[in-house]
Amino acid sequence: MRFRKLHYFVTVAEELHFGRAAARLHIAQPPLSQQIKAIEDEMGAKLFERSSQKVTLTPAGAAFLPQARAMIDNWAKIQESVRAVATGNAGNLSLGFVWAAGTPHFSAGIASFKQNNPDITLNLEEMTTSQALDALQAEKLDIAMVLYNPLMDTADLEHQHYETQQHLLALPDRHPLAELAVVPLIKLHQLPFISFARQAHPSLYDQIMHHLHSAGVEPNIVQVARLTQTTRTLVAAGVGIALVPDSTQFDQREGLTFRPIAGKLPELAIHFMWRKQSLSPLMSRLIAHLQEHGVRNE
Amino acid sequence: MRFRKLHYFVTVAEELHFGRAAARLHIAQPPLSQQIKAIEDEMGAKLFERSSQKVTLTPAGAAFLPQARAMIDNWAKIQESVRAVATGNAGNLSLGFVWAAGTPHFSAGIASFKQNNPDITLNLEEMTTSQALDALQAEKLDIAMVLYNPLMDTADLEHQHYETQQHLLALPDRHPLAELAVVPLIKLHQLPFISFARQAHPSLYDQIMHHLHSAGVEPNIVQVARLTQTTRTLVAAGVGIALVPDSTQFDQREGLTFRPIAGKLPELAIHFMWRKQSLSPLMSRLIAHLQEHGVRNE
DNA sequence: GCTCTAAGATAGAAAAACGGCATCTTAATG
DNA sequence: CATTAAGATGCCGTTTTTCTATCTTAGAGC
Repeated sequence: MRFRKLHYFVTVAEELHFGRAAARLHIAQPPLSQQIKAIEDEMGAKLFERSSQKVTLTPAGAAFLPQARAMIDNWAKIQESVRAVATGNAGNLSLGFVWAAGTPHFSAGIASFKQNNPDITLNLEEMTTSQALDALQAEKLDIAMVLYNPLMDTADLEHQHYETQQHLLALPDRHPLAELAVVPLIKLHQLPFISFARQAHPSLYDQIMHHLHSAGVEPNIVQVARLTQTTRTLVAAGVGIALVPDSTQFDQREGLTFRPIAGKLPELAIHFMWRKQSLSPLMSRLIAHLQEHGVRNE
Repeated sequence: MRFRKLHYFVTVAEELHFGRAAARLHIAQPPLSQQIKAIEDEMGAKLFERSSQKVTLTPAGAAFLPQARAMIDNWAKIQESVRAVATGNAGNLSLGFVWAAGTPHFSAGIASFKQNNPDITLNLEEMTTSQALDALQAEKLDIAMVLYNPLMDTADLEHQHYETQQHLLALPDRHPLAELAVVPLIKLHQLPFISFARQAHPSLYDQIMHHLHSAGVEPNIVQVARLTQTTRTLVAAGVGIALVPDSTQFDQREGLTFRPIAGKLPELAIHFMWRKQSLSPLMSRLIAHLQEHGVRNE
């Protein structure tokens, strides 16, 4: 059964006249008669009563008509929705991002993307770099926004730069170092540090440690915090100081002060990452949108 | 687009392997590849990613799959339901019947028909003979059960006998005639009568009057009642006496007595009637059922 | 690096489905 | 009884579908 045949049936049912129906369908009358007969054979039911006078629907035909119409409409809707997914105008997209990416301009970019693309469902999830890369491999995620460095294992993955952040020093308000406008790296020696777990962003962790050691700084890690929120709380409480991405300063908090650092520390390069071959139009659209509307106005 | 192609697509999506899918579909692999390509062209979207290693669904294909399945299922259901209507196993049937047909055995026949044919919706309506014939012509009714006589205008209609009833005399309990086991017709002369309106069953009315006149009885019609229920109430109240179909006696009522009549009165022939050419399997089935299960056990 | 293998794509021919034209059949009309 | 209207039928060419045979590509193994 072809959809075209359903259309033939519906048209004959509407006209109740084979000649006129054939004209509307731009075919000749004989093939139309034949196709209707073929439909009747396939359905196993006579759909029309014909006489040389008039054509009428049988009860079976009357029962079929609304269903045939629904079928045709439904098919049109299906085609439309599949095309929408193919062109990236509709669909689902899972995005995992590290905390540092969660800046106000990022949120604004996501919000305007949702507004411009109401038929796209975004699943956003904050996670660590390693969690995000695992989720990508497991196809739980379409795009990851992670802390990138060239040494990471990126077989089968592609990436694109989003933004680069610097490290800031997070201090309790009354910390002595807060009196300096810029804090030299060496001043951090032996001070109590609050750090993220190495396993969360291993290569970043190692890089930071490498830079600190190079500058002669031996941090005294007093607490490991899994969530950045925890880090902020602990710093504000005076438990220690911490190196944080500069996006952190956008979230104001009582008792917290941020200071730039003089000295060499790794940059925080936030990249989009995705599986090779998996870059759909929808993903390209989101990435392009964030590049355009989701970066800091400098 | 053919339904078969949808099946092709679904099978490839299930197997994610053209060769196995082709085997399941009992076709060779090349035509399957071609048909899938044709579907992709028609949808305007790539549905599969193919490599010599593995086949995967694109997002568009994944969006299409459940809809294609639903389409196929729906089509099967439609075919089934249309066939059911064609064979008379499902559908709607409007039946109009005169009051006299509404006997206990008729009700029992309808009830058992409904039980045996749960997918058939019966629309039952009590009406007069002339209303029923008009409704038949106007195609508001499929079958009418009316008081038939050979003189009525039955062009374009066919009919079949259902049952024949006799007239009974309906009397108030304490009426003098109630003392007779059988009432001779002549005793009705000049007595106060309650009658139905002539327009309701014109030919029956005329026949009754003809018979009464022939027997020398001149009825004194004191009231015309449109509903038989009204007739019963008026007779019970002592307003007059009435000639009623013998089915009436099945409805017991305080204060009402029925007596057979000795003398010639027209028989009440209840016939099925329907438009020529409109006798569907469903209608035949109902008529046959009522003939078998809906007649008086004598 | 070369061969083998698995799996999808392509080419060309045969079969089936579809559509067009001419003609037939039927029934109502005057 | 001829005419007309409308659906059915027969036959033929075109398009679509399917088949067989072959090609192409990318891993796997030596």
